[in-house]
Amino acid sequence: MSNPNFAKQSNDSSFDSLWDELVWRGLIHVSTDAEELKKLIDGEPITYYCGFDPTAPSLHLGNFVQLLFMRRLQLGGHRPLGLVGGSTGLIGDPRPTAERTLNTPETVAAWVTRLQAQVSTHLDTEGENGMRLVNNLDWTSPLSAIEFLRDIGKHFRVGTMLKKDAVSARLNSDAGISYTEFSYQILQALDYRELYNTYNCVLQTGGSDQWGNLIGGVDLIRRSEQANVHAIGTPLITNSDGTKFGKSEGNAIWLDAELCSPYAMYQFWLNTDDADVIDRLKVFTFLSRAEIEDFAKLVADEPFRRAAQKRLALETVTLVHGAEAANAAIAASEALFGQGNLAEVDPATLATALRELPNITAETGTSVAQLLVSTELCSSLGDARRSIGQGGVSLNGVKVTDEAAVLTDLLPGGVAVLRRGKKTLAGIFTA
RNA sequence: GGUGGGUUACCCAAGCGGCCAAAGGGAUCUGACUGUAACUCAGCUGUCGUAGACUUCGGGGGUUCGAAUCCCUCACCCACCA
Repeated sequence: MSNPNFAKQSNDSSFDSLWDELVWRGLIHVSTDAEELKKLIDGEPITYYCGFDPTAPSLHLGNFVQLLFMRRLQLGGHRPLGLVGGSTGLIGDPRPTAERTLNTPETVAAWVTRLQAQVSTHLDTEGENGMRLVNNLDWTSPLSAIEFLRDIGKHFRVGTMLKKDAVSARLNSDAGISYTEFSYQILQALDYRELYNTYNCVLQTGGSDQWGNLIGGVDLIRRSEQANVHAIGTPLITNSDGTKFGKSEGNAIWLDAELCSPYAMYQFWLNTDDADVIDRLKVFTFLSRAEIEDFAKLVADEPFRRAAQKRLALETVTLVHGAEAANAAIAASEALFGQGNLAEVDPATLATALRELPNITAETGTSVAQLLVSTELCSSLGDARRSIGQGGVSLNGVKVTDEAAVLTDLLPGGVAVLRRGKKTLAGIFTA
């Protein structure tokens, strides 16, 4: 079941060098020796890897950057190893703010399976340089504590480990750090060495926040194997207005359709800031340099058309959920945000659109406040009343002004569209 | 092991017996503007609710008419000393 998107993906042939294209796309934030890397990436096929830890049931857009980066290297002829961290997920990569809560082994194992499926979707598993899945649990679980401390631990200096940003940030905070999380960097370094020895893997990629961990592996291999291997850290994607990328209403944009609907993801991309949209096209699509430069002109000349945002949304949703889901998201968006009266939208189209939204079944006579809570547009009745009082709620396109209003009028097809704010919507079906 | 400091709402952070549902800042959310932008400005942000009531300040217990504020105890964090 090969991903139909693969056929349309390619690197931009207007670049003489894949490395140059990666630089142009802004994907190289930090790396080991750039001269050597350029030769390596533009040369004979190499094996490289990137790891994903099972800290949630799905990957999110931050991980997607890595998947696409891996895919570009694969299109360049290189061989990817997709590591899902069955063991590192049990330990937890130290976050700068606070200690992680440990998940049960059963939970982690279940998430490993799900992430493996996602990784397999975005990288071609067939052919000469097909992606191979690996799991660090395979080589770390047989290790005894004594072996770990004698054979691995001796290669690590505590002074060096303490200097890693993730660790020092925690030591300087009130949260402190457990020995468990402190040890994380050793495990990741060990992964790289294992993959180097088994598959001759000579490049690890990851987010720049992982740089300390990436370089830990490079150092270990240099010391214990006397070999020179590489690492690339991609930039953390940031919004120009300073807010965190990849969050919608505080929730992460997940790749799993159950956790984040194709419609929600489409809307997320459609709302990309003008100042960011060109950078996003470079990172998240396979559009060529020429095409992206055309969009840059469109953004400058007629930003109100949002041509770049629309294309970005189409491309990315197609990559993640497929062409059919992307078209449904577009149709739903046009039905719900179109200029016309909602009552004039074709009932079948409207019903389909509402199924893309969070939706519930309710009876007429239910209070609008209760509907807001049931659809999770509001967190409580108080919140719902507040929203209505602020003039932020509309039902079927008509602003609700009475906090005690109830559902009465329905649109053709026996449905209703509930809206909070400008762009948070929910569908209501009647039985 | 000892001593001292700390644990407050989404985050940071005031409060130190009643005037505390709890200052201030950030963030989110809503409104105006607009392009389903950005910027800016304004407002909201425990729950239920007509009033008003109810639950909350790490967990548990106690003192008191009354506790986020005092006491005991448990857990966790930080610092210094051993």
